[in-house]
Amino acid sequence: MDGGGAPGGGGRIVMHVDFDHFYAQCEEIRRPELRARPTVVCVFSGRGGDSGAVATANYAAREFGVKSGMPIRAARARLKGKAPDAEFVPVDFAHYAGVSRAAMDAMEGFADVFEYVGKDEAYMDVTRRSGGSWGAAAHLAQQVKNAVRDAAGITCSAGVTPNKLLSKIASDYRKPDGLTVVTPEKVEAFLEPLGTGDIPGIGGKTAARLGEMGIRTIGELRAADAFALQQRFGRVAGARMRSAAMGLDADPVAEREPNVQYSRIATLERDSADYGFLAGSLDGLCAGVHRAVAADGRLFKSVGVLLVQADLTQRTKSRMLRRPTADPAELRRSAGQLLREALLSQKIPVRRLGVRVSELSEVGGQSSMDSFV
DNA sequence: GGGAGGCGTCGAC
DNA sequence: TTACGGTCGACGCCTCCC
Repeated sequence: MDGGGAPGGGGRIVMHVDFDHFYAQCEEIRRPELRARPTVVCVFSGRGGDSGAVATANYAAREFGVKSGMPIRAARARLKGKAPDAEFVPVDFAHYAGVSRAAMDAMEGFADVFEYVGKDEAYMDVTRRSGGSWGAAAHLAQQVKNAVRDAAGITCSAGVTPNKLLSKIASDYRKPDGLTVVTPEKVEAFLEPLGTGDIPGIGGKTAARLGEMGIRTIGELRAADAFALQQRFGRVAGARMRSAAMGLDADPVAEREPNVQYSRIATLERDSADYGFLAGSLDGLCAGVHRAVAADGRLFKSVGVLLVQADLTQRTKSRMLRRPTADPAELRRSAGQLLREALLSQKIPVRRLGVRVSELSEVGGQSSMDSFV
């Protein structure tokens, strides 16, 4: 082991870079006049009107309480009467992917090891580049921020700390356009006053459950009874929560394995529990999943369907196939069968339908998709 | 009783 | 007041098998 579990134990220096309200910034680049106006980037569901959810919002909109994940109608209600110049723009994932690529390309050269996490974030091990010096690492972080701005025109926030967990918390600490360095001896003081929700992996629901136990800050979490945490959250999650509160994380920065699953989900034109109606959407979803898997030259062995019910609760049904495959007909057949089975016990109409494949493997000896098409 | 693998659910971004 | 996307990863529980 590298001993990186202890803050500073292995002498690692890890940087996390996070693009500020990424989708909204991309829209601001295309239309600079949006910068000064509350701008809400929306995923419209296709049911017409304002049905859908907010993907992200710029800082002008956030000041009015608009947040990722909230219904578009709720966002409109927050802005109504207060921000007549607010803009609601539909997401354009293809465009954001291009901006992301430019920014990531600019960053990669600054790292010993580069770990792509998603369109708007990455980890970089910079231990060697910085010669183990925190001052040099801070300077490097500033260079990375400049490079991203020059290449893609966007601002980002960076955290420089002894491990991935702390870097992620640190990059979120000061936003937008922030740079937070936490040296090993400052870790405890840095974490102490933060809320438990500042720990990656602890979202609203888990933070609320911790709150019921009287635990609100990371300092309180560190002091909490380990047994009680494991009772409440399970053995693994409980233990991990507590070690996170101590700032421990041995997970190395490593190039990412390709995705472990592919899925497509869509909102139906209307709620329904009728197989004939749902099957109409299923083919398109299967085709979408298959395109993505085939483009990466991979095989899948598990197929699943996801049903989001009218009350927004979810049901899933999945199954292992006999052998890995890339056959679109087999995907359609399996998904159709799973959907039929699920509907046998369906009590609530379905609002959204999804298809997912996992248990992926590489196609032996070839990475091209030519053999599938 | 314990490990491995499969299924279903939760929840983060 | 309510309202409600798309995608991915992780973990708990169950079952099967030894």
